[in-house]
Amino acid sequence: MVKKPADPANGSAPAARQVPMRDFSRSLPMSLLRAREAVMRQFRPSLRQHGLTEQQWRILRALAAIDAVEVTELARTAFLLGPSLSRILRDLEARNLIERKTAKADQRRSMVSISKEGVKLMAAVAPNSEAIYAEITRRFGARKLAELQEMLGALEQSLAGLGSADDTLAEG
Amino acid sequence: MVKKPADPANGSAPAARQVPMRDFSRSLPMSLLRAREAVMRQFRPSLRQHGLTEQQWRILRALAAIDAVEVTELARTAFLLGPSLSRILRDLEARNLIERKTAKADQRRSMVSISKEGVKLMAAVAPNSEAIYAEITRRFGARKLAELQEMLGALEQSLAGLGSADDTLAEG
DNA sequence: CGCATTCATTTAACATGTTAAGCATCTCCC
DNA sequence: GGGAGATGCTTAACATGTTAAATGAATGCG
Repeated sequence: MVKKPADPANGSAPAARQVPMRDFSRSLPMSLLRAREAVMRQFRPSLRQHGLTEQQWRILRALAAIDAVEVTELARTAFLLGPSLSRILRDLEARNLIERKTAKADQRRSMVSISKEGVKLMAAVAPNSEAIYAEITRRFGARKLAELQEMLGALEQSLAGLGSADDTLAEG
Repeated sequence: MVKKPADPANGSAPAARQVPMRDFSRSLPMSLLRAREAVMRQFRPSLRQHGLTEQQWRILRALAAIDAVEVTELARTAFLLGPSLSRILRDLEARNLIERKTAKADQRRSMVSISKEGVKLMAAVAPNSEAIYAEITRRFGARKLAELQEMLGALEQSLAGLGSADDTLAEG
């Protein structure tokens, strides 16, 4: 893994190393990104076989646990931004995997629920998905997995309410 | 924050809970996603002030540590897929933040390096970025942070070479 | 040498992330 | 009860993720 010195034939190599920073590849965001990718890489092929993306699967899973939710709460649950969710719901509805009806009390609100077809699709995907998750758990260790999730939750807590309010130092 | 029970005025709520699965919000992918988002939320405003996205910043950081790299190796370092990197390099080059020249020995290869302007921009952003990272470290704890990164690395290792080769069980 | 194969990079096409606007609808308060 | 502002959702616009295909250049082999 040792980088060999640059080929001198290059002539005038542009300057570098002029801005000292932590080793890039070991930053927390990168670690989290790589770890998540390593995990998702396991699931994507199975989902793809059923014509589902990761986000569409998240939505179906969130819907499977309840009768109906408003779009905004679904966004929170599935951890998607409004615009993304809006597009995906449009597509899922076109595929008859979900149903929508405007709430009676408040015409602005739209109640989303999973359809029978959606349930069937979930039933087809879930076993595979659970098996993959089980294999991951087996490889990494159930105890370590629980520990990791605890630390991730603690990290979230540590940062809760840091940059959420209007950044008071970025306005001037 | 306690959710109130669904309004019974809804009438015939579509069936749910028909596909038993783990609690969705506690899955490993979701934990990783939320944790990473909590971290990146801290950095994005600062980067945005300098007209940089998270990925563009990753590329500049990767380039700052070396004289020049091939596109493919840069993709590995910055953890970006080829097509994404290709687009971003085009834009960064148009903004004169990077430079490119085709390698002499192999006309297919393109050597990418950071420009003087790129270095200047990095010098402007880096202090802020480091300060944010320091604050995150302070809040979460340096020791816990190191532990977390170790676990994330171990997770990656656990899954290395699982779904990377052509999935032998998805072909048939 | 000629040509099929491989390789590095880019382009294309579609899905999502992200921020800002738009559009209804609802709430509140005068 | 009417208009200002808040709220729920969608659309728009641009950047990236993701897979497949295209392009151009190097390589291997007959």
